Amino acid sequence: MNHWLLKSEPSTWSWHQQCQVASEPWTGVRNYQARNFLKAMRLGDLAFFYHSVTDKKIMGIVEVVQEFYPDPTDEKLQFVCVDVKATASLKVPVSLAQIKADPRLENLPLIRQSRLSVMPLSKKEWDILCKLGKTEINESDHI
DNA sequence: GCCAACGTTGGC
DNA sequence: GCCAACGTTGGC
Repeated sequence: MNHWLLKSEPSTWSWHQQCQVASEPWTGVRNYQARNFLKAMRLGDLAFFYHSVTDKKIMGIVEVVQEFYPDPTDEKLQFVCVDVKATASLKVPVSLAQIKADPRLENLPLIRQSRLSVMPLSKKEWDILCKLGKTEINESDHI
C-alpha cells in the first residue's frame, strides 16, 4: 500500500468540510505530475490532508475509496480525480515549520517542490509524520 | 501583498 | 524545438 499527501487551500476545500461528507471527489488537479500520482493511487491507500497557504498544517488522514476516473470539472477530460474519505484527524496538526525543522523529512516533495499538490511519501516519512501528529492508524484495517 | 519557483503557451 | 512572456501556486 502506498502513502500520499494531498494539498488543499482551506478556503477552497477544508478538512472540516471533508469530515462532514461521506467521501469527496478530489478534483481540480491540472498538473501532469500530480495527475500521474492520482492514477497510481489504489483503493485503501492513505493520504495526509494538508492545508496550504493560510494554515500550512497537516490536518488529518484520508483513504482512497474510489480509484481514478476522468475529472468531471475538466472540460477536455485530460485530467483525473479520485474519491477520498476522512478516516482520522491528527490529534496534533503537524505544521510546515515542524516538518522543515526535522532533518528526516528534508526530502519531502512538500519542501523540495512546493508547488506540487499531490505527492507520494515513503512509509518511513509517513510513520514519522503520524508520530509527530500523535496519531496511530491501524493499517491492517485498510488493506 | 510580494515575489520566487515553475509550468504552460505561443511566436519564431 | 527554443525561449520569452505569462499565469498560478504557495511561502513569507
